[in-house]
Amino acid sequence: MSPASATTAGTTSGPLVSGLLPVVAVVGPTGSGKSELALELAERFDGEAINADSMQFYRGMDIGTAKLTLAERRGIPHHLMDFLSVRDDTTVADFQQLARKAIAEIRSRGKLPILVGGSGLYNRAAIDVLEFPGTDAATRSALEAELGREGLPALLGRLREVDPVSADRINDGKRVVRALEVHALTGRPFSSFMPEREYFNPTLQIGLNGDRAELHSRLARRVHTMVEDGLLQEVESLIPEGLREGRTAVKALGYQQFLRVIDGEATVAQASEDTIVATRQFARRQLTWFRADPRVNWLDWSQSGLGAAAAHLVEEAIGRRATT
RNA sequence: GGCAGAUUACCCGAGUGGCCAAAGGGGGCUGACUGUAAAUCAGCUGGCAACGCCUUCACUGGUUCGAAUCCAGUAUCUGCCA
Repeated sequence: MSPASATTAGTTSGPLVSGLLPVVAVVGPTGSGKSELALELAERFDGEAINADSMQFYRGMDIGTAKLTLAERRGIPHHLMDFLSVRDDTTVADFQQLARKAIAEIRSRGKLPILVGGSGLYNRAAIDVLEFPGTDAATRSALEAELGREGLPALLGRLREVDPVSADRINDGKRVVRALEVHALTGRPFSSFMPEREYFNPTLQIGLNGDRAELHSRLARRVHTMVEDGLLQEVESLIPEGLREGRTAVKALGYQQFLRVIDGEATVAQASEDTIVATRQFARRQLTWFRADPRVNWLDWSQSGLGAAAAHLVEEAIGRRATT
């Protein structure tokens, strides 16, 4: 995507425009009730949901991603779900365009766009002014090979020469590779693509959180239910679809672990336990991501009148737009 | 009943006289995050008024300048013999 088109896309969630409905984003850790709350808001405000969960993109990954069934969606349109095969991959940059297009379309119908999903970066890509410099498979694989050969310190040293700002921030092999890739491709330091302001848009973000111990028991219960509902069979059925060949879908929680059961490397009980642990760790990372964003309005999932509290926030946001 | 062995922090597990609040891993917590993001990476993890102090290596007592490490007894567990 060129900088110019990024700017254009950015206007969909850019400065306040009178009469334009806000974008609502429901965020929070997995298992906190985002899907249900989004549904409630969609019904109350005549909205449509846009999936911002990177694993619900995949067709056939239903049980393990806790995807709402068609019936459970209660007639509310859900965009950006089930549009990829498990064999395929997508990227934040692609998602950004798709999500902004969906937002624009929903608005053009006079409906309220509601982003729902726990993928932090994907949410930001849809909502904020993020510009993703291009990528090149050959450049990247060459850099990855170098990383394997020479090690992280060596690549970091090279990055420091062309982009000291990034070199100071990064301590992660994958990120060093990306930063060097961007420099190789654009001739500009990766850090120069970072936004001047960290958080750009005043989009309404509603965060769901609650007691940690309760979250843990919810997640355990949820995984057990998934297993009872046939997670193993679902994983098995996706193998002919190319689950093992894909790069992203195979890494999904539950799928990763239950593939080991199919390979005879783990029992169902072990895989369940491993999935629960990994899900807990994922939920913590999600919380870390969303807590860092000062714009998130946090609500406790167990509070009475949760729907009403969220609705109140939405009303305020709509009111703000109307008077601008 | 007899013999042999085990008992270490939330869990597993190293340590067998001082360099031990005790390796390593798991778990947990915190944080980072711009094209794999349910991915990837980093820090912390006995307590505290914290460059020092206090309490820990099943329990009790002992040896020693000094013990998680040696000795004795007790408890629990494991294996072999009855």
